[in-house]
Amino acid sequence: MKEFLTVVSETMQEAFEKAGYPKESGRVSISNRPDLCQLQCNGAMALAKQEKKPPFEIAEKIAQTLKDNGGEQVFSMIDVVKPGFLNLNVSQEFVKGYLEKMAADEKLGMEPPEKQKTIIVDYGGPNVAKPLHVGHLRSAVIGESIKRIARFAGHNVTGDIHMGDWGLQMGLIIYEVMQRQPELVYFDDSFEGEYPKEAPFTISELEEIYPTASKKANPKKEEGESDEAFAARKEAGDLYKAGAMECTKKLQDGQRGYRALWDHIMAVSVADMKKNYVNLNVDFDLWNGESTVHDRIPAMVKRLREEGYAHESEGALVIDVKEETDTKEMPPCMVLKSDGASLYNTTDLATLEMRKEENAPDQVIYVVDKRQSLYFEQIFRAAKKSKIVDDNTKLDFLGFGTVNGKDGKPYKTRDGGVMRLSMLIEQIREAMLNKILENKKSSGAAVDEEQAKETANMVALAAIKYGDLSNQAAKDYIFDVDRFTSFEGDTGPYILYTMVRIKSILAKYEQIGKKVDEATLIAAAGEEETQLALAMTRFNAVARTAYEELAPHKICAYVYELANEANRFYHSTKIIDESDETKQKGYVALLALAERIFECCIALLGFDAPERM
RNA sequence: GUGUCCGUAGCUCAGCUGGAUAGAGCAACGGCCUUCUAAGCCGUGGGUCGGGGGUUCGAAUCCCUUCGGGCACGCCA
Repeated sequence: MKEFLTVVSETMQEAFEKAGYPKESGRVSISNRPDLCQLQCNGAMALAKQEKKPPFEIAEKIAQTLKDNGGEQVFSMIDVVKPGFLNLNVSQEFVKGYLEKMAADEKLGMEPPEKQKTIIVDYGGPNVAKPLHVGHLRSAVIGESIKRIARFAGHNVTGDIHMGDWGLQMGLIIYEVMQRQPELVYFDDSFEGEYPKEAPFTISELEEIYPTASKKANPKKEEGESDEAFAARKEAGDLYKAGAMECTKKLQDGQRGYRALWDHIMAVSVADMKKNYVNLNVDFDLWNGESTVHDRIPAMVKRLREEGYAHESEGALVIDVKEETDTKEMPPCMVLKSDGASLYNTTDLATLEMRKEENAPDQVIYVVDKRQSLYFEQIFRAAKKSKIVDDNTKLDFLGFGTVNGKDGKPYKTRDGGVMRLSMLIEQIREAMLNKILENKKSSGAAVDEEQAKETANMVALAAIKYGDLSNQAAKDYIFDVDRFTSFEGDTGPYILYTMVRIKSILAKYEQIGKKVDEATLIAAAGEEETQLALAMTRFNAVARTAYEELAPHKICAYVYELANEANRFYHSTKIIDESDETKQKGYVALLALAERIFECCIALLGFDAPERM
């Protein structure tokens, strides 16, 4: 279904053409002076120079042509103002007609794509055995929303968490476990039986093992530590690291016991991750990682060498990605380290190769920290140059900014530690629950603890996700717990509150024995309904823009505006007490459709609304 | 040094394919609950859009320059 502004613009463009002007100039846009008009067209002013006529004259001619050609069926006001603005209002009948078509469409007017694309969203996922922290919030939340938006736009989308599960970190863990429990069968080379099903560690132990190992391998000089003492620790660290690297190598070479231990690490870690992601209402179609492509690396590297894409440089294997037009330094993309080991680049390239074979994606979107932008530019260029992906495969880097605390520095716990994702979620949930219980108490309603908790979790999720998504992804943003838990103004809870109010009105309407029927819209007469109705017509255009620009924050901005209009509307208009049946039906139909749009928007953002709050 | 992003109200942010009087939220102040949930609604105050040039009938928006800040720049991911 054509977008509202497109339909309106077509009417205007026809008038431009009939009046003898280029139709491209007849584009109609939302008015930025809502006190004067709903829509505007500035085409006449742009034409003034080439036509060598005063813009006002051009505008008047167009306005007349428009009126002569039945434009008044679409526009209830066609005004020519000062320099040459065409100020417009749309007729209520026309708006009503558009909304009726929206209501009849399952996808609320969202146009299907010309060609369905296969898209992969790569979340540049978390490292296993490390607790998820705030940094992982953005990738998950933004990626989930992008995935949903692209699916809604009609595309075939696969989300891949893409864990860091293969490098030195795994060797470090194995080595540390070996230090602690050398008696475990995993380290007995002569063992040929079946390995235990139970992991020799819990998730919380695992989360402690890795940082401990990492610290041992890379000691930092402590305050007051003598040079000699530090040197000794450093020496021990180098030895430790060598041990860990050997473990890494053995693991990658497929040593049975190490692989079994690795399986345990993965199982324990993934189970914990899943728990966190379920709490965030985020899921992945693929739980691939760096290990997934390990086996295809040799063949890929061989090809890159043989076909001359890669060459030795300073001992390492690299692909040159510098281009003539570059004004900046562009280091080559390293494929193998000088010791012959693979690295992140290697697995990323191999993953693209695998995806080409398995999914043949038209587009791959990487939702990762924006600091990796140069890195991904190298990867993209290397992949195209070496034909790992086709020229027409779109590779997108959707970099996001840092989550900061109130001080503008990366978000930390009060004592300066890393803020765990689970802690952060818990914080908001608790604040939320308190607020709900408070409200219930003051209204004297009965409190169902379980229900309250469930509602609290839903609202908390909306608060977190909306708080994140309403900022442009690429910007750093400040995660202010006080602000996020106060839930006033432009927040997720405000959106949910609006929806709950609407649901409540619709429920009341049915309680008095009437039926909600979306199709019985009436041409809106009142100011508030018109504003709401107009906002509703913009839905499909917003969804399209959000998809094209990979910009969930545009959905937020829209749904916030819609919530404002909805609040204004039901605040000024009594619906259940309305005695005029036709009017009442129309109001209810408008709200029912609005509710569907709300539901759709928050689904695109990745959260749900409760029935009550 | 090279590149890149950013600088808009006291604070947090929209607006940036050029349009009329630069918008929200928070904070401040003033109204509105016997009536569909006050997590709300209505209103007031608050800005030389970092500075300076330029292009244009018209610039927060485009170009140049300058100041200030973040980030990244071959064997980490």
